[in-house]
Amino acid sequence: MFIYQILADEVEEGIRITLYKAMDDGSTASETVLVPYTMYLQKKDYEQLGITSHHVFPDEKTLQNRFQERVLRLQITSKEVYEYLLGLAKQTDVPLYEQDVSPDHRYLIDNHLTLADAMTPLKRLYLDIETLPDKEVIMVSLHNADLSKVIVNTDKIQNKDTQESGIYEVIVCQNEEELLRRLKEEIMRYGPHVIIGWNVIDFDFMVIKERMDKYNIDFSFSHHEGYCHLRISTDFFRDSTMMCPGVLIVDAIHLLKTNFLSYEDYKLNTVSKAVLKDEKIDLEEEENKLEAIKRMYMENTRKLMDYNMKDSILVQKICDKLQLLELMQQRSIITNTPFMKVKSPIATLDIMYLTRLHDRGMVAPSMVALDDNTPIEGAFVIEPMKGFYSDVFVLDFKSLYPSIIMTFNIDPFTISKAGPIVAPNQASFLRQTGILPELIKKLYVERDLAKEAKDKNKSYALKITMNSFYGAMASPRSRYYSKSVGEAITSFGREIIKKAKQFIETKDYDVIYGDTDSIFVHVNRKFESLEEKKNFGKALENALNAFFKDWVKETYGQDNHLHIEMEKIYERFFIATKKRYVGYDQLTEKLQFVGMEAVRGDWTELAKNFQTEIVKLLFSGRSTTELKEYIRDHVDQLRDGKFDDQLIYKKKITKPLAAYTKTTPPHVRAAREVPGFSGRLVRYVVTKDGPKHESLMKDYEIDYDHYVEKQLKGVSDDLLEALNLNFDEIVLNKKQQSLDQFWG
DNA sequence: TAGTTACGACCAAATCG
DNA sequence: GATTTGGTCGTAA
Repeated sequence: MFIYQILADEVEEGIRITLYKAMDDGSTASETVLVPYTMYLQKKDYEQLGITSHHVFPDEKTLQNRFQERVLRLQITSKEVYEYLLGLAKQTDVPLYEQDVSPDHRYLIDNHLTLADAMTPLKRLYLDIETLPDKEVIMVSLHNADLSKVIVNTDKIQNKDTQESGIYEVIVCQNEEELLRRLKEEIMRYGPHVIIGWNVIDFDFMVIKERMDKYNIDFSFSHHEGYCHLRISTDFFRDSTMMCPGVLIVDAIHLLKTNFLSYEDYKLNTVSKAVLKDEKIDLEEEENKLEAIKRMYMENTRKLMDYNMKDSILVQKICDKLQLLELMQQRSIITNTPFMKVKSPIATLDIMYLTRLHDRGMVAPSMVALDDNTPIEGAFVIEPMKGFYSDVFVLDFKSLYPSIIMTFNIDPFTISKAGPIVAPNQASFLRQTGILPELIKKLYVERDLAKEAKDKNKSYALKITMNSFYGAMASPRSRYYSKSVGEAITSFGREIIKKAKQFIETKDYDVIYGDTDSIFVHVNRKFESLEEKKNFGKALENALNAFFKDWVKETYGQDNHLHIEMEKIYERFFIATKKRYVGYDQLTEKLQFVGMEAVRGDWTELAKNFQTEIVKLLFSGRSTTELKEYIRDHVDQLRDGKFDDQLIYKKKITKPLAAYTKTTPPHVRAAREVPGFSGRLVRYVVTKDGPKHESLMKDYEIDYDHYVEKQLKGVSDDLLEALNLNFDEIVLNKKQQSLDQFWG
């Protein structure tokens, strides 16, 4: 059993809570209970207010705030009385506790409700629609392990080649209204727990709602009581959401992003190629996709149906391959947070923390808006010793911040004026294990078990969860935000990385770089084999771990949870600046670019390819002559128009076009010249008339000088400089040579 | 109905001399 | 005209 949705509905007598459960036999069960409104306040305040109402029931349970003052829970069976008391508390400045906790979370916490007793599979349905340019719905595919159906509206087509394909069932409708009714019927008959699609809320359901409204069809997809709400975000920053009783509506794109899976872009085609490597995909990039669909619909309906079904199948395959639903479910179970809220670290931390706080007989304060907006000082980045190296060992602290929290018992309730554990920022903490350290320890144990059981998904879910705690605590929107607690964590982080650097330096090796939780150690010594390097790295790792264990024990009297591991052996390595380096890692046998242009989406393919090639040449020990030739040749080819398909800049606009008032960056300029520009990504080229959007570039001449100077030179300068070479000289030299030839 | 800070690169706008 | 400042984006961790 897995509770995948909790809805709360405020009524006069209390709050109606409905739990939607996915059962082991694939069915759905829902359960509705009426619970009273709740309010937490100090006993003395309750007595002073002299509340007398037959709708108010003080709880017997003994609770206290962090100052050991007695706190009561009131259960209130009338909305009117509840609202009156809220007003009264505000008027009289009586502090309420946890007042901002939403009713569904309140119910979870107060009733010790566990969301799951197993990883019960969610019944899913993949959906994709096709429309005409005027948004008329012409086709819908529904797909999952049990069924495959295409519903088609044959209203406008002569060619009615829609017979069964064997792969999917075809449902023929005479018009759009019939199609929409049939769609609803099919969804409700199947009764999925979750409907998934690509951009499914902002596109598919938005169109479906629009069209259903037109025909007065009730926009609802479940047998459960209540309405479906579709909130399309007009706000540039926020995502749209859709809420439906008993059915989760999930956008696969959000699933990817929420689980930190990132791709070049989020077109279905791009992600399919990246995830399903061997999958053949033939979705042509059309100038005008909507017109192309219309043509295909008119001329070859079957082909469009195949295409329509394929999209649903691709989304299914991506979700299956990456186990996205299972990952979310794991995260939901681990954090005991309703599925759709798992993506919010603040929400998950709050639920986990409050549950344990109440177990300890305590309550937390309500959220307050803070006036202090100065940011928490973050991590330390070691100034790099720029240049080329051989044999660089990278050692990383594993889950540094969670391990700091455990080691130094950092917690919003263990911080204390004169605690024995003093952080570098002077915040001090008690030794009695705090809730957060305890929670992380428990998750660590679970993660070890998951690893042992080879449950990668669960292990990853636990990692995401643990790593989210610091972010959640360091946000002023979190109940647990405290600048000194946050800075206790980061100041320990800075201290630890500096200590690690010092330790390595006492062994006479160079720490050439480091960022937050890593150190890059250069060892100027000859190694006979990779084996020898591994042993060496391992020895460094052991020495560091032993050092930190002692340091923690001696300086803080605590058990150590810090742990460093050798992560990489770069046979060849180049560091350009902080956060920008490239190395050939012998452990993965891969060339890894970090932060450099080659891995940035806002550089042209031209520049990225060029940088990659230059690094390969340099790392493979080619001669300077060969390198210079390559560069000159590349410049020539560029000017000859050989790379005209690699000149597109891609940059996102992050706010409405009209909001760029202080400056006009090139991508904004290019986008403004496109009538009715929509979307966020601007694709443009630099022409002799300045930046021009891809769609308008035909009429302009490419500015090759710009590309030589800004892209080719731009991405190779750091590398060449380290070799005492100079891009301009190399390229000019060429001119010199050709002049020599001319005169020769 | 909102996880954090650190950092570098580009380019337009502002400022300096 | 040269140099500095600051807006903007994408990235590392």
